[in-house]
Amino acid sequence: MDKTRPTIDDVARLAGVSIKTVSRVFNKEPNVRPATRDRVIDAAKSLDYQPNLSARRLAANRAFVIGMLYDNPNSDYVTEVQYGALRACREQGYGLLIHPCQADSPSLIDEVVDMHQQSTVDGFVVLQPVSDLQTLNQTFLDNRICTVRVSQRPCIGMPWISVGDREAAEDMTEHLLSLGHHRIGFIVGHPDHGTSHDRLTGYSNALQRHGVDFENALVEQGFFDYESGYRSAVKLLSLRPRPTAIFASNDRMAMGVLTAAHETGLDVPRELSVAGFDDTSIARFAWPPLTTVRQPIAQVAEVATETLLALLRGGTENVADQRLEANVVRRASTGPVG
Amino acid sequence: MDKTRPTIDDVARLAGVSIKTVSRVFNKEPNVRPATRDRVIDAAKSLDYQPNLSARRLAANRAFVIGMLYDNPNSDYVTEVQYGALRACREQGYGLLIHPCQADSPSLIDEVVDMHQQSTVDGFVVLQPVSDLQTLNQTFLDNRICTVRVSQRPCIGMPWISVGDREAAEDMTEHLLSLGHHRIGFIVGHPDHGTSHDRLTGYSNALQRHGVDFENALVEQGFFDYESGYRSAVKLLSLRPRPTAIFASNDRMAMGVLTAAHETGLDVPRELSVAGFDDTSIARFAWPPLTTVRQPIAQVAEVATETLLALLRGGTENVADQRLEANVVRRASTGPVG
DNA sequence: AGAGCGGATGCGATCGGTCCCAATCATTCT
DNA sequence: AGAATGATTGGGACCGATCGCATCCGCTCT
Repeated sequence: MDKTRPTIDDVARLAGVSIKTVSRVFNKEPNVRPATRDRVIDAAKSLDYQPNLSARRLAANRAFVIGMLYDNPNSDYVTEVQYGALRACREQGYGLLIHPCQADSPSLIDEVVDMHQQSTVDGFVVLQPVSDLQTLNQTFLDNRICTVRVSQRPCIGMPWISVGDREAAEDMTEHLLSLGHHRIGFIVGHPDHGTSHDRLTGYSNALQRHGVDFENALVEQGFFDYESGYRSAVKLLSLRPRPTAIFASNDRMAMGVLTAAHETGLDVPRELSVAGFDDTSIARFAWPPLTTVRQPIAQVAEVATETLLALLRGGTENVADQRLEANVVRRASTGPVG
Repeated sequence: MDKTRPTIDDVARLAGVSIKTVSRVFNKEPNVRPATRDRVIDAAKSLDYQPNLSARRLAANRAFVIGMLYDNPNSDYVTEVQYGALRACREQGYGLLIHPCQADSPSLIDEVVDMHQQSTVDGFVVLQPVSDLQTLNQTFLDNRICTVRVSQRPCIGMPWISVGDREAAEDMTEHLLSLGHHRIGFIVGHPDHGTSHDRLTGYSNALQRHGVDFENALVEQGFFDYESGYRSAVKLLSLRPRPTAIFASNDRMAMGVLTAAHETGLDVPRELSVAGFDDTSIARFAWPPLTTVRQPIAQVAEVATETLLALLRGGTENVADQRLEANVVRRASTGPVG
């Protein structure tokens, strides 16, 4: 038996048309008579024909694969992003090549350019904080590499997708205020992440709107990790009067806050309310379960990927920046002032 | 300025050889005179030449990409596996295409076969529990798709990489026994996962070796999720006399146990020791931090990937099954009987 | 010196598509 | 009716490598 796969020639022969027409049908190009189209489709189906990807790649000089660039230690975030991107990719028959990296790696730029030159990928979806690297972004522009950024800050020349971090931080702060908290500690995220600043702004905006003074002593600098959350909480909890709530800029730091509270013998939420940001899996399984902010991560990735695919298709029309909303998820770690 | 990339022809011309020789050099084939080789390499370097992947793919009928197949809700596991696989891939210039899926999806087999037929991937690394699907494995064998399985059970005809789950479960049980625990509750993992059985065996082996009776009432069936861990713990904690320790087959269920303990007002570890399995990030941030088992996940993936690449290269020699060790990580959730 | 031999090298076909451009053909307009 | 128009379709070059096979060359052996 003949195990070789059918080629476009086989289909063309069977359908009684030229390979060019078959190609047209498979690429959904216009100007093919419906009857012809059907004949081709039938022929292809009866032969179980599938176009050879490698050949298409070579001829069309496209990879039909997009790269995803990130440097994120949070695996929940990463897998969710991958999931969303894959959803968009599969719909259009594209592949997803992941490229975790170190934002401060000197070889990053070369790697990225190589991937594109080698036609390993057609373009990139870039996640924070990599998406905020100036030189990298400039490289994309210089080399005309199609790129969509997920970030809080724009970069002229390429589309960006953002999340309403600031608004969500405002909402969370208002949630705490509405529970009667006035002295709300805040732990800032890593200074290199754009989001950190946005979340702090949200916190301070909400205070201001509700006529609560912003107090420097209540704001601690963290680095998005458990330890800095813990250390910051210890400092905040030593203040007198003690804050009745602490809002950490991410869940990991919030977990550090919980630990500090437990060690201090404080009951959460009776004596201290704790809020996080990101709604990672640790938030659900924390004790008590953590009130936090849920970002539409998968959706962000899906939108970003769709935007990139539209960009690759050349339709500069449908390529718009977008902003998605994040929402407060109320769980047991926040409660009324006791 | 001419922006087109140099091709193999350019290199051949500059080096004064045929393209075939250039090809030989780049594929590290033997029988090229060192002087010639150097000339080619110099020429390539001065032109900044890089072989066109698409062209290689088409001509060689290989994708230079491997697929990674998994259905795992645990993002820590997934990202670590990806990391390990990428390490192996990068070394050999291969790409990694991730393919999360649902183990019970009826279209899975078609998808996988298509990916291979389309030359989207050259082979697969398959993770648990997908690697335990009989029909899928048979499909790989029937279609001669190079595959390496990560699993606890062998499947003749393809290499497999396993982790010493049973031994680690034994070690953990012995750890608890050595702390003076005799009534140790055990929560079994999802019945469809091969690992579940191994971990249970490890538990029972350790008991037996230390002359402790295996008690059916102390063993609950779970499903690897938080809720089933919680429910099982509630049952176990209602036993009289109460078990002084509970060993859950994964961290998520152990988190459920912690919640149940907190709700019951039991102090961990003074009144109840709790142990998990997997060392996911939630284990570190739990309160108290969870004693668990750390598997060399990234290494497993790296070894599996290297094995697959060796298999693809045709060297059936270096392709051996391997077994790696997992270790107990002692944290604060386990302690001496109070 | 001629045969034998293995390493080094090149020719040309091939992989399976895409895409520019020309050819064909049915309609519609003047 | 003849020409113009636009939709359909096909011819054939081309993308940039790999690979089987033939060729060439320098040595050793007899």
